[in-house]
Amino acid sequence: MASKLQIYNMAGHLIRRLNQISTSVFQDRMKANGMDMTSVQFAALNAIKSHPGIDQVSLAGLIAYDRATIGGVVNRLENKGLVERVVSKRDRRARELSLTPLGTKTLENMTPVVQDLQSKILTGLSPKEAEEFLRLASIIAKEGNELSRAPLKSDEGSDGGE
Amino acid sequence: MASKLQIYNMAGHLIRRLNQISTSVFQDRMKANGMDMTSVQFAALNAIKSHPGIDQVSLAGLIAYDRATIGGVVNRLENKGLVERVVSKRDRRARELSLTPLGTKTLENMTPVVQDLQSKILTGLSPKEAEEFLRLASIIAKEGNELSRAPLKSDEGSDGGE
DNA sequence: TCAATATGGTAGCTATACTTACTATGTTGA
DNA sequence: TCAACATAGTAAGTATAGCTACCATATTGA
Repeated sequence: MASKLQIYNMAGHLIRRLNQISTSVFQDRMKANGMDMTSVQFAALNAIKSHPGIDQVSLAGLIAYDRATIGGVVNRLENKGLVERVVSKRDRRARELSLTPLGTKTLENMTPVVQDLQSKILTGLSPKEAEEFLRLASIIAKEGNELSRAPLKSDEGSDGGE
Repeated sequence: MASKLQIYNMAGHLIRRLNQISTSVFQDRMKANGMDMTSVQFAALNAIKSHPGIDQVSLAGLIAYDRATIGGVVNRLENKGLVERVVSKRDRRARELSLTPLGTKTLENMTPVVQDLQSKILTGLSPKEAEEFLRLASIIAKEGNELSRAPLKSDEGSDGGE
């Protein structure tokens, strides 16, 4: 008899489960706080805030999304009145993105909730284990960056800490 | 000045990146071996193989998917001629799933490729670190199971080792 | 037995997440 | 300068991944 394939111990399966849990925790916390936003939308808002006037392709690179995916995300943010999109004067192909006052306010309201929920995702891990998990995950994310379809293009230096 | 929010160190972001990398590695390896299957389809095939005659809701529980999602997955597997779906005699609402000979063969061909690619996902980790990562991920997946929308419903005991 | 309830599956909706193909615009080099 | 190439964004298609609502069928209890 072929021995049963243990999917449950596979990296791929576990990572998918982690992502389901992470996404679910995010949704629950948002809803509990009366907010209707996805983690993707949060990431986009956050990146636009620290890079006002950024174009969509650069935004995609900053948060590691496909440019087609970002188009839809920005659409929804624009429809909610959180983001403004204007044709760039320097390059009429590009759209310069910026937060509206409502977008800024929304991001401010979300931020503490989002920060707080991170630890909830790592349920069951001790603080030391959580730290180690994040360390290992960071290594994988960094080393595997080019393996993904939408690699992260960090903006060295200019990433205006502020 | 508000200090810049470091998304890159957040559990949610890192887990999403890991999932992108994992999915991408899976696709690449499949393609490189001339196969056109997703990781979800693999998981489904695998579960059906070890549980012939299983219904869709139980299948969803076994691999932690929403039953609506599974419906689509099974559709595609059926269209490819890999899975057979027959109305159950005991419960005419249910569909009993089983692999076709082609499905069995396909799963057999995929399995070594899928097993081999797992280590590639954890690029950059030493064997010890990879082991530790999997241990921590397992804890999160287990402890966070009920936090996800589609909790895993393991079939204690009956999970026909073999 | 038959009304109330529960359950399997699908339908239709939203939102990623990606692909290829296409349009519009920029850039560059012969 | 103008053809060749490159790039920003969108469009349309596929595949998760979930939601609510609905239909068909089972089960249960008064």
